[in-house]
Amino acid sequence: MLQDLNGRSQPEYLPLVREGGDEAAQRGRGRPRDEVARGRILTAALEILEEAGFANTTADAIAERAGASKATIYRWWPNKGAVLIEALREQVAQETPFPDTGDVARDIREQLSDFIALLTGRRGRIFKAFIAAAQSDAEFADAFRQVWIRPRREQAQALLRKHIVEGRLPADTDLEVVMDAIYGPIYFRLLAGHAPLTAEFAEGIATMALQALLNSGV
Amino acid sequence: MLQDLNGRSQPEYLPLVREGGDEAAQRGRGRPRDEVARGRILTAALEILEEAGFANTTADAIAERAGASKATIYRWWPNKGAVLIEALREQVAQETPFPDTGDVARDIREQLSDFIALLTGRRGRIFKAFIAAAQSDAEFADAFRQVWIRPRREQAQALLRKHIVEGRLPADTDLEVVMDAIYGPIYFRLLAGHAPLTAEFAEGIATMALQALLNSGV
DNA sequence: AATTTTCGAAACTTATTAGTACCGTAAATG
DNA sequence: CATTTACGGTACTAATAAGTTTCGAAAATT
Repeated sequence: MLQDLNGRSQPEYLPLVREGGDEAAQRGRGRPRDEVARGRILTAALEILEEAGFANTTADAIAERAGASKATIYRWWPNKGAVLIEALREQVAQETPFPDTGDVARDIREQLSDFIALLTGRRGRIFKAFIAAAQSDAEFADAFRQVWIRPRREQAQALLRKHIVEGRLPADTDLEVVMDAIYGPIYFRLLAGHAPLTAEFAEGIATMALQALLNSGV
Repeated sequence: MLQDLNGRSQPEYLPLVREGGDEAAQRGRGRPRDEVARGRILTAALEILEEAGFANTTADAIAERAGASKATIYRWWPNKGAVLIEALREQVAQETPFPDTGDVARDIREQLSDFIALLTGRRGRIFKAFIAAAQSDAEFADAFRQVWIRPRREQAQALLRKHIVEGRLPADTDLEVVMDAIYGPIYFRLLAGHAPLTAEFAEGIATMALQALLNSGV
């Protein structure tokens, strides 16, 4: 089984949310942090990652594009990786949730075609870069799973679980396997690049999964 | 399969094998290349890649473990990547081909459980490292596809095509999609690491694929 | 024996980049 | 206005690693 569920999602270096309305007292006396610059840094990091890949996403390049100082970056993040992880988190937070159509086939088809649309857009390179980096950096691997993979899977599983409860899918459906069966092939083409990520491909994978799901118990 | 039964996949800059028994004329005058050292270098490269990942597979580390000189490496390979690609090629050439059981279900189940056994062994890290490197290096991406992905897929497809011809699978089966449907989920778990690569997982994916394949046209 | 080519070892050059330190200035508080 | 903290810019340090060169010795040919 999985060794997830151990919580621990927040990196320690992020300021924890503090209660109370007295922001001034929290900020202390001096010049406050430039939140606009923070946004520019995160945006620049992700843009460079998209355009030039992980190896070329240097601290200098981020600073230059953001119109910020490298010192500002290291003032707020402990290292370069932390910038990219936080940038990914903000990017993921803007993703729209899955539609709930009430129909198993439509749910799965829409999930996969939406996902392919996401990956073939500019942001596909972000996921490629993160998965690549995760292979040699455990911190990236954890972050990618916690920030992207796990929430996405839980959301998708929740939808399918509803179909199980309401009797449209067999009770013994193994949702973990189903998740990998429908998303794994798409990630595989993204990463190996041996064949294109087309709508037809998404449709083929969805059809196979649906045939397996709907014909199994009966 | 690879085209390495005769010329043993020599890089172009090496003198091609010429016919005739006159080996002396081929070699020229000086000390001949140390083929044993060549083997040690390739083995060392792959071992370090397995143990320490791509980032730590440095030219110095390879030379040290091989008991060779870095100058010898660069005497025969244009760069570090070429060493790793040739090492992968030799490794792949030693893989045993798929068994042909004559039964669709057994064929697919054995392919997947063999593949998981391969990936969970020492060599799983090799594939992880290559796919990761491929994301930022087009040369690696091409090499990985040509040396590993493509031959493997063609071999697996050939087996399934036989089942189509002999009527055990529908004639309109899209083998490209099927390949990704059964191998994609395994690569996905290997690379994302969100769940373990177990025999049960292979069995679940195989079962789903078989239900889709065998229940489709009918 | 003379010549040619390779070998291992090690020093070396060159390039890149993460992260730090310092500057004068800007924006906040008290 | 004095103090505090953050800012952009830039120079700097330190570490790493790819690839080259040099050297004396080894293994081959002629």
